[in-house]
Amino acid sequence: MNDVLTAPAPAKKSPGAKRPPLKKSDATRQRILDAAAHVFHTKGYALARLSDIAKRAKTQTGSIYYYFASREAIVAEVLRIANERTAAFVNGHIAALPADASVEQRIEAAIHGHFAIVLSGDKYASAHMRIFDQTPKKVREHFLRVLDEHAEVWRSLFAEARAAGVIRDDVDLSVMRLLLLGMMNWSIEWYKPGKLSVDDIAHQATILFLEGVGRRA
Amino acid sequence: MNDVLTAPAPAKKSPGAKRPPLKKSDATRQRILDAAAHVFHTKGYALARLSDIAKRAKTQTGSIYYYFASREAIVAEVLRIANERTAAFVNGHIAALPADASVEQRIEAAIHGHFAIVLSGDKYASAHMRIFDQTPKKVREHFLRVLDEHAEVWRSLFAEARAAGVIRDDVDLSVMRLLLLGMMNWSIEWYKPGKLSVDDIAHQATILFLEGVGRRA
DNA sequence: GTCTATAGATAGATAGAC
DNA sequence: GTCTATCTATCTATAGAC
Repeated sequence: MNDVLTAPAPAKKSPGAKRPPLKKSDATRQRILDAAAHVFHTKGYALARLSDIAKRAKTQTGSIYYYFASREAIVAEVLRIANERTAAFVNGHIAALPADASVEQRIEAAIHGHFAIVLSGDKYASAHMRIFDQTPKKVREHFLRVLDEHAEVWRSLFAEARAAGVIRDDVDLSVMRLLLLGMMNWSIEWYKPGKLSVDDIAHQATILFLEGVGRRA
Repeated sequence: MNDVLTAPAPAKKSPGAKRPPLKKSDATRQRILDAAAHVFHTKGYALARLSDIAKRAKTQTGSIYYYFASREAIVAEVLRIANERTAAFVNGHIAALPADASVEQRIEAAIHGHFAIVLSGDKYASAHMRIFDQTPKKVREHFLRVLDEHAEVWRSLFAEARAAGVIRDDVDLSVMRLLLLGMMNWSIEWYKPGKLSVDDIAHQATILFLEGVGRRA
C-alpha cells in the first residue's frame, strides 16, 4: 500500500538516447488509466467496478492486474496524475502572463486556470474532484499532503498581494484561500455547459473574490 | 424505491390529543437513524456497512429491516432529515433578526446559519455534505429537486438585494448563489475546530462575499 | 420486536493456459 | 501480455425461532 503511494512516478527510462518508444504495454497501461479516470468521474469511486474500467479500456478484468497491484493502486495513480496536471495548468496560466503583470492579474489567471481544468472536462482533474473523499483513508491522507504542497502557489500569491497592499487587513489569508478553492472545486457539482462558458464563470468568480457582490459606495 | 422517496414523512399521529408518547419502537428507529448519520458522515456512504450502523445503534443487522426496507431507504431518510434541518436552521437565523433588518443583514444571517449547521457537527447535515454524491442515482436526483426548492430562500434574498440596488449589475445572481453555496459546503472538507470559530469563518465569508478581499479604493 | 442463521449476489484478486 | 475460470470474502436481504 505504502509502496503504491510513495513510489516515484515511473521514471520513463529512455533505452537509448532516443525519444520514448511508446511500447505497447505503456499504451495499454495508459488506456486503463484513462478508462479509470473516466469511470471514476462518471460513477464515483465506490460504484466504479474493475469490470467497467476493463470494458472501457478494451481489456479484461484480470488483465488489469498485470499493470496494477490493486484497485487502490489505480485510484492512487489517477489522483497523482490529476494533481500533476492541475498544478501544471494553474502554473501555466500564471506563467503565460507578461512579466510585469500585477498580482491581481496573476490571481485572476490562477482562478481561470483552476476553473478551466476542473470544468473543461479533463478526465483526471474532474475525477479527482468527484472521488477524492470517497477514497480509502490512507490514499486520502497521502494526497492531502500533496494538495497542501500545491497550495503553495496560492499561498505565495496571497502573501504577495497582501504585501503589495491590495488585500484588506481584516481578512485571514488562509481562510480566503480555502474559501476560494472550495468555491472553485464545488463548481463541478453544479456546472453544466450551456449559456455560460467556463471563462464566464471564472470571470464572475474573480469579481466576487476580489471585489465582492456589493455595489461600490 | 420510489415509495421510499415520495412517501411523506411519517405523520406523527398523536393517539389521543396528547404529545407523542415516544414509543419504544420509535426510539429504536431514531437510534438507527442517528447511527446511520454518524457512520455515513464518518466513513462515507460506500464504506458504511449495515453492520456498522447496527453496532452503533446497539442492535443487529437483521433487525434494521424491521424499520427500513433497504439500505437505500436509510440514506433517503437521513438525507430528508438533513435537508429539513438545514432549511429550518437557515430560515431560523433569518427569522431571528429584527423585522427591519436590511437585506445585507439577512444575507449575513443566512450565511451564518448555513455555516453553523454544516460545521457545528449536526450529524445529519454533515452526513449530507459528505455522502450526497456517492448516493444512488435515483436518490440523488430526488434530493437535487428538494435542494432546488430550498434554494428558493437564497434566490429571493438575492433578488431582493438586487432590487434594493445593493448588488452590482455585472454579476449573475445564479452563479453568485452557486459559488456562495459551494464555498460554504466545501468548508466541511477543510475546517477543523481550533483557532477560528465557526462564527469567525462565517464572518470572513460574509466579508468575502459582500465586499471581496480587495482593499477599497 | 429482536435475535441467529443463511441465502444469494457481487466483485476484487489469483492461477494458469495460451 | 492477455485471456478464462475460479477462489474467497463480503455484504445486503430474508427466514424463522423466540
